[in-house]
Amino acid sequence: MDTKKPTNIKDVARVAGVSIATVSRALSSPELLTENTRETVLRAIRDTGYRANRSARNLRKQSAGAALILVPDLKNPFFSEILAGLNNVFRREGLSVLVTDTSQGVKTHESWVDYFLDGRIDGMVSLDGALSPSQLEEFEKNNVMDRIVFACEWIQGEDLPSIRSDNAKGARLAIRHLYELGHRKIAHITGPAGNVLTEVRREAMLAERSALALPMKDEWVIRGDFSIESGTVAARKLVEMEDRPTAVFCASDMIAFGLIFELEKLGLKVPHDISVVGFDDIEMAAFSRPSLTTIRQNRTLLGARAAEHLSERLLSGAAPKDNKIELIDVELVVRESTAPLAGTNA
Amino acid sequence: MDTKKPTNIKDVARVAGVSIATVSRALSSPELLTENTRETVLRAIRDTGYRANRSARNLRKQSAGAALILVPDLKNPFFSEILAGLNNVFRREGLSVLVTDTSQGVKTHESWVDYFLDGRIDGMVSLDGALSPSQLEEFEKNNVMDRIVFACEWIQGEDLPSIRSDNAKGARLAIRHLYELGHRKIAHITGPAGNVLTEVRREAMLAERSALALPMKDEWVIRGDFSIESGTVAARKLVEMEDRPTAVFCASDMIAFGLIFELEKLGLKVPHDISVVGFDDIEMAAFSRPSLTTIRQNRTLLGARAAEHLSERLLSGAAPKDNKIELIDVELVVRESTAPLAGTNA
DNA sequence: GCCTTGAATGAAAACCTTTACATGACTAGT
DNA sequence: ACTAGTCATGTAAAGGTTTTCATTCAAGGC
Repeated sequence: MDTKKPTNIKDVARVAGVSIATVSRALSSPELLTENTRETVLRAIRDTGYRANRSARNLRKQSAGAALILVPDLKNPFFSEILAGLNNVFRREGLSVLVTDTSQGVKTHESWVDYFLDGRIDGMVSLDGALSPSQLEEFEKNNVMDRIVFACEWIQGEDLPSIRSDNAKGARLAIRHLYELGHRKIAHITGPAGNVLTEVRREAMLAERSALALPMKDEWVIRGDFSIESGTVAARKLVEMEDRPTAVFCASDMIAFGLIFELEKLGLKVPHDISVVGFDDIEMAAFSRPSLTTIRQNRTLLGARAAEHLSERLLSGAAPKDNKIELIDVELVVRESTAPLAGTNA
Repeated sequence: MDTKKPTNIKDVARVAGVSIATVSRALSSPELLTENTRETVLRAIRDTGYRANRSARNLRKQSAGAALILVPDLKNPFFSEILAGLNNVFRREGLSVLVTDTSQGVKTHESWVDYFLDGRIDGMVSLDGALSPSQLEEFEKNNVMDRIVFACEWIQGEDLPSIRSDNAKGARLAIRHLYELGHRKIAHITGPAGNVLTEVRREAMLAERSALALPMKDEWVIRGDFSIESGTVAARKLVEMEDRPTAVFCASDMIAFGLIFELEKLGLKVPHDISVVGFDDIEMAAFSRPSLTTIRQNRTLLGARAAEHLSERLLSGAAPKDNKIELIDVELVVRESTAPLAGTNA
């Protein structure tokens, strides 16, 4: 109770009247012991309040019992639900969860590979698809690539395991929904340049527009960055167009909120004058005015699957060559921000 | 590069032509070494790509170089900004950050004290003020109380270090703001029962109302739970009151969003018919329609201060007996959801 | 020129496990 | 009755640091 040293395996062995090896076995492979000794040891463990020291175990077993989650920006609530999914599974698997934020890593020249090299982690889940090439090179050079899984975002061109939403389907669903409401002139507000999600959603949107033989105009694809602010900026661009779209597909719900906010400020009503579709289905989407039609991503599941994938890899040693990429289904959620094209506006 | 064993301190010693003790010193207390040997060793470290093994270090030093953050509900984006603040500071201090979610802990009978006992962490920051008494008892019994800091929430009655927003001031500011706009009949939607924040904000609100000699009615204090849904429920209760308040102070922004959403559905305009003040100032508050007058909590700072407090404790061994409680200032942010009391509505 | 002092370095213990190997006892097959 | 084999347990090495203590060496005081 006091400032005494914590009990270690030797203490337990003494109390139980066995060797330390037997104590260790009682915990790690109880089937090797006689029921009798096992009981004795377990009772001794309970009585002494023994907790096996992780550092010693990790040192001996050359493992860490932990995984690192790389989050592009911890402040951004979008990631918290994925984090929850990851955490649940890792906890179930008995792995500790380390978290860090990559947003300042580039500045501070931090190297995530250190977490592997100094034995703090066994594996890593990156929610960041924009790791610098030098970081990647370090991973490669130190042979840890097979203990990394990407979730949500991923790295274009690299053949790395990745769990992601079916972004292309989401974009198609959005465009098709607007099409079925009668819209033909459909704009798109993208995410930040260089982001994989930005590219995939934009490409799929373009493909679907042309599949439906919809009119295209370059100015109808507006560069954004997933943020509310970029939605407001896009709104101002939209209203100034002489050939104004009647509907907008936004690459994130946040963009959609900013867009609607600013459009209404500028005198345009959503969905009466213009329909808006978001992407993500964050909680607020159901409670904004108007509530937001959007593409739902199952972020908890996404996190959970990524964690399961990594756990599997870590336990089975080798990497399963198949199913490197797993798509999580998305769905269209129709709410108030989209409406049939008004005859007057055609 | 291949599947070779990683270089350890012995390898470096051999390359540098010194003892392993010297290598260790080159990293931990370089001032003890001759400039000459120090250079030699550091070069050898660079050449071999040596990274000191954390498990071994932790085992020897009987520390973990890590802190655990206990989050009540990882899904809730409210906490992500605090997490960001915590992470920044801990990273600067060279501590790894573990995260876990307490929402299922009670069910699974997990015991957070294990993280201390098996040497995974040196300290802990709890964002959860509702730890079960049995958990607390375990902390107490195992003498780890002096390595725990509470952030945001805390435990009423226990004398534990805690960094928190000035919730009372926030409530006072909200009430006074409404008062100055001419409102007299002010309702309050609380957080969940048993939550410390709920109690403090409610008490301060009651005190301020009576200090201003405002009329009070029991039904004007509506039980909520910080969620959007509870705001919508409260809205329905509000509209049915025969003596209806002209303003509402909500214990969270989420409640306020739900409230406004449902009020407008029921035909009441905010702020024309009823003024609404939130609490938190989450990002959406500035971009909702109407934008939300609210109490801003500096969550990043709150997290940062909590991390600094804990780091200090861990380094200096002893706990500073003073400044156990640190209040983070809050401020009123006036936006569109509050307006002077209309004469017609008085 | 000897003794003291101090600084730089090395040797070895300690931190606590896990596990390969050794040992001993008991069973069963011949 | 002896051997082979199995099973439960013990012994000891290994894992990679940090740090105490001992040693060596040089310089400075007398």
